[in-house]
Amino acid sequence: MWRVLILRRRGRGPWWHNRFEDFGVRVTEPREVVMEVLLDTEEHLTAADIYVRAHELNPAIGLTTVYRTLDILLQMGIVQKFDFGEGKARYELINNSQSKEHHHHLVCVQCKTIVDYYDFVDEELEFIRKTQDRLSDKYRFHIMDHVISFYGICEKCRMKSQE
Amino acid sequence: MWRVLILRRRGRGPWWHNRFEDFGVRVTEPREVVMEVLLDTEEHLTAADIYVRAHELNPAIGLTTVYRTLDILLQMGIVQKFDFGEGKARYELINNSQSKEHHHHLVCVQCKTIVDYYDFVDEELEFIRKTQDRLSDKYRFHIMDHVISFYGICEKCRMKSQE
DNA sequence: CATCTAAATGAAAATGATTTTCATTATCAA
DNA sequence: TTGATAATGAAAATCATTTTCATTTAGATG
Ligand SMILES: [Mn+2]
Ligand SMILES: [Mn+2]
Ligand SMILES: [Zn+2]
Ligand SMILES: [Zn+2]
Repeated sequence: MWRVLILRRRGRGPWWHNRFEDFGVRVTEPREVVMEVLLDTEEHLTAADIYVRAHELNPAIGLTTVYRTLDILLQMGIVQKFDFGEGKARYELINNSQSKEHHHHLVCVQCKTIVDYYDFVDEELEFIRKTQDRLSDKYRFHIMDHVISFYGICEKCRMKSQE
Repeated sequence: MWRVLILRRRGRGPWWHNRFEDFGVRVTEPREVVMEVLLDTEEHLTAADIYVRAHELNPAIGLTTVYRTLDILLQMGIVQKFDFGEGKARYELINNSQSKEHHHHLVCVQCKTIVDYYDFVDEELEFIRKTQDRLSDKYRFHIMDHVISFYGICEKCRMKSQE
């Protein structure tokens, strides 16, 4: 009898079901849909973007629930929230089992295109580690995260503006 | 007669008066006050913060004008706008004649304290230069700026939470 | 399966930052 | 001094996000 239960609760379903359970929240339809949207994209979506796509999959979903779900995912460390200075936040999955590891961004200030880059060179990793140590020590901060973004103009926009 | 005028327009007055003139906007009382507030602080103020302080110096000033002035200063490259994920922007002067050169930030996620750090080590400058070159080349971006921020918990907050 | 309780939901209202509108005022070249 | 134009402030509008609250759902229990 309890064997069936255990199978259901631990074995079956996508990896993140367990994360929800461990975090003490339920796996519900709206939450599944939000995860589905996030898993299905490479983009950096706003809450409204996610709402629109979730809505297509299940029109019952409300924007409020999207916000609430994103907040939970954030607390669980499943998504990362970014602020590129547009007045609204953008979200993307953090390393789920495959793909999407920690990375940095390249932002076009004109068309707002956002490029992920993962291909750190040794020097970059070294830089981050050293700087972090140095700052932790000097300013007595317990550093947990960092954001590195480069801002510029993408090729497409450069072409357009000089035509 | 015209000598007096020329003295007034180029010689006298703070450095940024010329910047305004070159940019084709007037130097007005509200704008002077906003600059005064910015010059007088080491903090990273929100528009509302600036409004409150400006208001003390001259109660006639409106919040709208603070926003408008900040926008002009931004376009002129006199202030830098930051988004630390609080849902509101913060502003600070960029290298005016003295002090405040390009720097990076250390943010306490708990109490929102923001520490500037300028003391880059050679490796850090080297890192930025190299990374920028590499990314410009690979992704064909014309990179103009970057933001590097570390997030963590400051000592004060660490003490508090473990008491 | 039926029942119960806490968790989750969606709609609508509230909030808060920023922007827009518009009628009035200040600036400055002529 | 005057006239054209830029700048201003108050109020309204906008837009992202949060809160409130009445209703629905999940899932444990019997
Ligand atoms: Mn990304
Ligand atoms: Mn700073
Ligand atoms: Zn672009
Ligand atoms: Zn702190």
